[in-house]
Amino acid sequence: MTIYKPKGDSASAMSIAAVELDCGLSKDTLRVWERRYGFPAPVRDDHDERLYPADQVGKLRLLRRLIDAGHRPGKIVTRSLEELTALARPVAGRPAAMESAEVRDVLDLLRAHRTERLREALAGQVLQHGLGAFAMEVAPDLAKAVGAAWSRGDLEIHEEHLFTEQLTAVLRSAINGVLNGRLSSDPPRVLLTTFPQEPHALGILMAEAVFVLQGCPTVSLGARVPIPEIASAARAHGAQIVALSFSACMTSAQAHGGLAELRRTMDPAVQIWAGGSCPGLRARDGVSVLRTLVDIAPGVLAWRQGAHGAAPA
Amino acid sequence: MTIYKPKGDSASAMSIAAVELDCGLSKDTLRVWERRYGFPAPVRDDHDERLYPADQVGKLRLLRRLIDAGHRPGKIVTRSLEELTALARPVAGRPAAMESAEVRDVLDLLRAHRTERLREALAGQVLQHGLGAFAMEVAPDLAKAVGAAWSRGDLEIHEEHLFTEQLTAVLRSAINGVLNGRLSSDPPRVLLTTFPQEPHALGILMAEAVFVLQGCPTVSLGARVPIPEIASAARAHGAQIVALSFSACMTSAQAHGGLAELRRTMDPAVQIWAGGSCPGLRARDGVSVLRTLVDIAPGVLAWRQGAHGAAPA
DNA sequence: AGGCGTATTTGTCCAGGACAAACAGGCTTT
DNA sequence: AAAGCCTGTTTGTCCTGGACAAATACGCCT
Repeated sequence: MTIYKPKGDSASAMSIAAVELDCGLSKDTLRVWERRYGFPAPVRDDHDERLYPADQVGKLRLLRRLIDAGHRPGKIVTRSLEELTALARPVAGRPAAMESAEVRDVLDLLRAHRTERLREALAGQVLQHGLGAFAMEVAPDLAKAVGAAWSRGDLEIHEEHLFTEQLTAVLRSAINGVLNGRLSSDPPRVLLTTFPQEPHALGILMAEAVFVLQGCPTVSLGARVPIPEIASAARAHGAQIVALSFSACMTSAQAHGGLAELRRTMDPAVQIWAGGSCPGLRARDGVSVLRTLVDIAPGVLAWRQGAHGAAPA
Repeated sequence: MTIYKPKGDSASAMSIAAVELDCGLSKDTLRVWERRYGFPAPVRDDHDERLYPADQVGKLRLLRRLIDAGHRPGKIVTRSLEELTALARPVAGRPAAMESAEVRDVLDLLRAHRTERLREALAGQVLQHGLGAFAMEVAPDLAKAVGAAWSRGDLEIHEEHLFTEQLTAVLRSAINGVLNGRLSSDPPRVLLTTFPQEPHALGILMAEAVFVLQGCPTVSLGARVPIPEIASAARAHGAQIVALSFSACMTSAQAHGGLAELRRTMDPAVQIWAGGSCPGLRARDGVSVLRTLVDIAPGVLAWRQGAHGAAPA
């Protein structure tokens, strides 16, 4: 777990481990691309270890974005930087057309780095729509628009981080407000978390807002929790529902493998609800898939009406 | 980035990629341990790929903990599970003795999974001590105690996650309260974040509380931000200080390499303040190291008195 | 005790071969 | 036209076994 040669001093060239972390391409992938396509073509240090110049790392970052957006590596790895940036752009037109004024406002504030105004705008939207509608409809739209803008190069990574932070702060504030004001809560008790491969915590935060509004006691473990720990936590808290969020950065194999293992190791009476934008997320026996956050409320209602074994949707 | 064989169905055995994520030991390390020490000894599937049984994964998790605590792999890898658990225990006595009553209360609530009471206890401590003292003294003590309890096996991983979540919620609430109530803010503008290898966001959240109380405008990007993005964000937001947090899970090589690169690529007028419990974190030219959060206030004062180039501490 | 040189430990890197899952494209069927 | 099936290609991950540098431990001298 130690990186021996960060070589930050040696003018802007990175070790293979540093590139793996920076671009999210595994060492194996970096080596096999070099072997197959001739790119990247890192220089070597005294001890024949790869050193990636900054411009190649930049191109690798762009390639990663394009591949996440659906391009195939073999078709684009060898192309020039100009062709690639051109490739990243044209998608811009379509989704922008159907963006609401609210979404456009938020994107503009993000690009202008008006942090305080962004906070106020988000907080204002919560007040205007109510926490429920905000969490179920506005926030997911915003997240999707920000993700799309990022993947077409319209938004910097740090701007996306800033958005996540601000939305998290606003949502948490609102949830706390509801919690502090309420007198009691009724089952089902809900445990919220994500699998170790899933770093995004926004999904479970939005879901938590909806569950809290339904009067459910919630326990959030945050993101990246090992599966045995999820099972153990569900037992410890006496949860009746375990809610999991899956974003596009998880593969369907990871999701289904994890869900199967969790189902196997947990009391069958505990329901598993899965949601999110992970492609190929399908319901299996003992696992319910909720297409959107709007499906949570009827699900809770069904649970309370005694159909504890039955899955929603 | 795809995991092909989670094999969650095949009774609780994990692929090498899953074990890497779960235990934090790289594939290379797992293979070299097997070659050198004969442990782990995974079975093989049809295609000769390693499959780690659940009990071996459990032992690997324990080994990782012991190594983080200072043991050497070669001395402990081949020992039995009983010897290892015995090895993990004896550290328990000392730190427990100097725990304050408040810390003990929080640990007890955590172990009892009294989520709501934990929230209330933390929120109560904020009111009692004030946000400043809570963020600078109480919260770091709590975090340290929880980390120690976890590393001696006294606390489950999911209990540590729960603690982090609750403390995050309480701190964020309090920060929001201060922000909503204040009329203006004065430079320096502070950008808070962590390097890509550092997943813990509690450090920057505690620091944000202190900076906000000093009247500084703050921008938090959350954890795990690539270094070029940090530089770019600092420029975009016109930050005068970039504050970074380093926990024990970063190596000093990672920290210093990253700090050197950040310093190289950023306007020299922007100060870099680094803090946290990462061993071997040292001040270099252009980088200040703050031993504790208490050092922030005098640092801000010094900055405002015009010593913009001078480093605190 | 404390500083220093040597020996051992340990994690990461390398090459190049192999294979299964994911994908694209052409075909047939409803 | 949409949905299903087959086939060839693309692509990421895993394998083995060798090598070496950084980190650590140990013995020696002051």
